[in-house]
Amino acid sequence: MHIKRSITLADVAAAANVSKMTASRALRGAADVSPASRDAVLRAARDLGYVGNHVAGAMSSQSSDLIGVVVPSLANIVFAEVLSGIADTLKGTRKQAVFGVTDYDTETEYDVIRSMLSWKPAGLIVTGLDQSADARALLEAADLPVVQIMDLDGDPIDACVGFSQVEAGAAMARALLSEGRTRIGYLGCGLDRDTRAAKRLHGFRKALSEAGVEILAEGLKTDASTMSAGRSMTAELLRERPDLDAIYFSNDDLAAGGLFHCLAHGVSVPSKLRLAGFNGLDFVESLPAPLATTRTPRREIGATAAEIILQGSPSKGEARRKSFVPELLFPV
Amino acid sequence: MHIKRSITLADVAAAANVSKMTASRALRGAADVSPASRDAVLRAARDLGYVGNHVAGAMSSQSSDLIGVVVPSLANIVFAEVLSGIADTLKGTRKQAVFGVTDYDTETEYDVIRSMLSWKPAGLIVTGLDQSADARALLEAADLPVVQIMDLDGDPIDACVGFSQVEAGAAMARALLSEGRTRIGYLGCGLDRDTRAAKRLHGFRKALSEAGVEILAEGLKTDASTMSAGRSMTAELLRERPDLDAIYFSNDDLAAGGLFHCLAHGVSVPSKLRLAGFNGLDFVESLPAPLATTRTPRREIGATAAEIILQGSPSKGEARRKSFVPELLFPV
DNA sequence: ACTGGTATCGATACCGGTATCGGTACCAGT
DNA sequence: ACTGGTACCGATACCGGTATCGATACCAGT
Repeated sequence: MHIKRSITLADVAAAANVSKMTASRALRGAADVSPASRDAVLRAARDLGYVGNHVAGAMSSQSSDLIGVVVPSLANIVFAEVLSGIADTLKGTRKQAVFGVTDYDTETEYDVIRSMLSWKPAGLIVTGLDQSADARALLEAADLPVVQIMDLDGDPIDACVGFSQVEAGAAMARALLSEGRTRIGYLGCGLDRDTRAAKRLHGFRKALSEAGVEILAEGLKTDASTMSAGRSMTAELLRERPDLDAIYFSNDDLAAGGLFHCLAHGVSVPSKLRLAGFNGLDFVESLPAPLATTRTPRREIGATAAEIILQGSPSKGEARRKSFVPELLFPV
Repeated sequence: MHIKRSITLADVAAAANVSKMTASRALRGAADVSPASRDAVLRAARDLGYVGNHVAGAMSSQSSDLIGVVVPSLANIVFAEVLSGIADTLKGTRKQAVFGVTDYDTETEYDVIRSMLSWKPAGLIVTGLDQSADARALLEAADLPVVQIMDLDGDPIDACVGFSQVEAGAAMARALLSEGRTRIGYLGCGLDRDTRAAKRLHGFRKALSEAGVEILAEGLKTDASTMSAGRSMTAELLRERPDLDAIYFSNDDLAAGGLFHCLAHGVSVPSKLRLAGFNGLDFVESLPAPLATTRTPRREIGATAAEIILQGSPSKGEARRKSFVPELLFPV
């Protein structure tokens, strides 16, 4: 028994009685092919079950149609939606997304970026502006479009699509203040690694202190941000400071957990205690009591980043910065 | 100004005073390299900032270390967690995941699979057992490990990791019956495209009818499965049949929406009305009232599928079928 | 007939790695 | 000295496409 050799372009060309070159052009829909040849090639390809070989194509043309996407986590719906937005934009184009997960770890991020670069992708989408110096150098040296997403507070490498995390935190602080809340707590998870959550807290704290208000109590954990974590952290915080009239959480999952604690213990939300999360996940509006939050345009950010990559060659130097303003949701 | 040419293996080899071949071996950690040469190569690579070129490598070795993953959606956390499990297993290996989203559309699925195959991946992970005949033919012809995940009810192409959706539905039916529920409703979204949800309903209905019970009322939508959809569908169903004592939803998101409706309208859960979802998402246990559900081992399935791919060459013929039994969560 | 232009096509030379296989150097055993 | 084995290394031939550029055919205009 002989080894099954897969069908190559040469086979298709032979079957269609044209050269490899003409077959290649026909299959890519390029110009300079007569209708007759094109039909012959397409028919031959179909008959033979030719699937093509992107590897060889990328090799030869010195450019692949892969787009690398680097996200910190997929345990949370937020980045899944970013990917989803990217996939939407890429659908119908020849481009294909490759993803890597960093687990919020800078070294892993470096490795992932390096590995992606060695696929010579058409572009790279990475989360945040705070890569390690090494990773940054890698991206700057690589001659391809790089889009950093989800953040604006910093110095982008190339293009940048996101919103100001600092300002988002500040906006929530101002909303709480203007509602008359002054005994404010904070609960967050993983701020040591999630620099964007840390930036929100920074903005939040700053805006409070401009009004002469301080955070009365806070709880920080390094665990994953889950509803159950939020529930237990809230229980603990309220035991310590039952007089709080608002809690800001590092995201909606924690906040929803907090809400469930309150529902189960008769703490009325929002009249006695205002809970505020972050992200504006879909489920928030279905919760039995209102949660304040900031709706982040995740899908749009993903889609926009992908569009920038599709535009192709980095018109380097020209600032390419798409700034979104997240919507504050503050239901009464 | 000259075009910036990127550093190639030849450059590294020259700098280290060895042949390309030795440099290649050293960088891949292969055998047959003296420590002296290895060091020289590694140093040269570091000094020059060599990043490697997977495209050329894959081309030459006729096999890439990409793993294609085809999922129906990323709008839901379920498949994001599958990806997350895959990424976990792949971490530390050379393999890299590429994903494609089908939007539950069979034709899109075909295109995505085709596009993935042309990257000559080391393996493919696809969701479900119900691909189109064309897609199936493509996968059978391709000589690589294929793992179908999330389902067991059908005829796998190669390997298969999942659980029986039919049985999962039946198990929930039996649990409801043994609790004495007989006035049962069903609410689902997208069953026309999501064949696994349809299989659950099938098993559910079958187990009920074996006990002489029929579904009294049902609501089907083609929308996305969201909490808000679940909330409104539940409202509608209960308006029509206020006497129901249980509702089975096609997933947890819908069920949670249903729960929120009940909380807001004073329907006591679970004493008057039992709500049952599917997936066992993390947030379920934090909800203010108990939701029955079936915990699916999503992360484990992803991880196991990736392991099968890592094992490499398909020992074709030998049935490779990993069967999980999802855990029924039926809190009182 | 000659020139110039357009449409179509193919030969060739790569792209940047790796598989393969044969070579060299060196050592131990007889 | 000779043989056999091991460790290390490199020349060569690809892998399967595409960029490039020149060739050919054919037609219109002069």
